[in-house]
Amino acid sequence: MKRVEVGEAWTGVADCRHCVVRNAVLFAGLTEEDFSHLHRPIDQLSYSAGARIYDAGDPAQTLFTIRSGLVKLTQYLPDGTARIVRLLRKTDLFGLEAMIDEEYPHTATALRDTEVCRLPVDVVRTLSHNNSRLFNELMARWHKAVGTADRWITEFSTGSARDRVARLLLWLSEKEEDERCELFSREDLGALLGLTTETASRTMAELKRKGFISEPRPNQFLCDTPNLRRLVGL
Amino acid sequence: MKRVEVGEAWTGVADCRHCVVRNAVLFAGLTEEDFSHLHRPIDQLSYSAGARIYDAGDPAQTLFTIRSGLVKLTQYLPDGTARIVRLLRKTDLFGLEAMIDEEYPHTATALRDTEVCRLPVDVVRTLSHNNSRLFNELMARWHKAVGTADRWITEFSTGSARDRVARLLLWLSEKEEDERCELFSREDLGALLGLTTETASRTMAELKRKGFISEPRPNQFLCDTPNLRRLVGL
DNA sequence: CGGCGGAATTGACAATATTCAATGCGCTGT
DNA sequence: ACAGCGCATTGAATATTGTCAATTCCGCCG
Repeated sequence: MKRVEVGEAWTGVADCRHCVVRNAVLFAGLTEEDFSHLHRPIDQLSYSAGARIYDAGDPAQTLFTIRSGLVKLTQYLPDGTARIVRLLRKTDLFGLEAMIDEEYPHTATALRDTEVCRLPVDVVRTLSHNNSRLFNELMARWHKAVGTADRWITEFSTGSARDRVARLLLWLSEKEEDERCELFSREDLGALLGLTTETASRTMAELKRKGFISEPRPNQFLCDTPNLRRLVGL
Repeated sequence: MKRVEVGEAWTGVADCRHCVVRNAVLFAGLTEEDFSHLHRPIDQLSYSAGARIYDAGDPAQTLFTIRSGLVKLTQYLPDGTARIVRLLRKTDLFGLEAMIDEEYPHTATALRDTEVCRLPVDVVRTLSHNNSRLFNELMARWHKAVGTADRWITEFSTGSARDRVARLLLWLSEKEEDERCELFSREDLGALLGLTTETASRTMAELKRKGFISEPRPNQFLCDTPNLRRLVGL
């Protein structure tokens, strides 16, 4: 059996009050009193790398907050082409569409081992009606989603393969303290940038050859950010 | 003087209660009473084709509802490349970012003569706190913005030039009753699809030659939607 | 009516990306 | 240790797109 154990596991009931990422997540603004109105518990789940969290078209009943890990949202074209439209990490919220739609528009997949909190949509809806901080927080999350999607269009879907890869590397290292960034498969890299796997691979190889990036350990890259920046025109 | 008069003009105070597009716009759910709390009047403005409505970086103090016309939102890369990230028309809301940010992230430009209502952000904010229908409507608008941006990524930024143009034509005719669709400059077409002006032009010519579209009058196209659909794989 | 200016189109060539096939590399299970 | 598998890499040929420079088309103005 060469198949890695891939899947979903319930890992407990979240204790939001003492959550380690509490002040960075959706429920940051909630008071003791708000929590007391939560009859339904918030579940914590964990997904192993590669596991699907939900599929496009699944009934949308929960929002997810990421406690740790990395998640991709993929959208499919009628002809079967897949495009990764978002990448989410610690403290990010996804599945917001559940607030409005009956179905998820994307497929959500864990790219690494990932822990999430599952927030039932009716809980969020109810709370947001009485709590203006949560309301504002929600709005801010929508805003962030739009802003990220727009960057995806301008930065990751425009210009040459080299430009796109460079911008992605900069974006990834922007979110890390050092200039390290951990990458994923070349296939995902391609699906994210609208390129073929081969072009993604070749472009990475080229950047490595030219010294823009180095790979101290497999799939972990060190970026020469100043030069990368210059490469994409500041 | 060969320069066409291009610009902005104040055309009156909106009478939201009797607005012709009332039931389709942001304020659809407001009651008589809500309106009575509007001390500040809602202005109506009109922009001639080509006029800029706001620039990226401008202080964001109002949201806009389109009464008629067509507006593009453009985002710029540091190297100067421009990419059109959204196309908005009657009843669409834009400038939503004003709810959160200090500055507009895009440049908004009228592609045709366009009439808008200008909604001061503090009015919307205040109203939305007491009015849950407006609150829901706002959320729905964010949702729509995200959904559209995602389509932009998967449909207009993925695949060959021919596929992208075909998908755009289908998208445009989807919103018209018949299969007619009015197009804009080839330069804008390129900026929208992430292609050069020349490729945009050539691709249009090719589709015309092959009978997927015809051009009864300049820049007005009739689409053979069934065949276009087949072209992009349903 | 003729000329001017901006946009669209077209051509020729160069640059880039895709395709398909082959090979290499590392991990896992036996 | 080694076979087998999945993924990354590379090569070679092809297709697509970008670039740059004409040229044409069309509306507008004198």
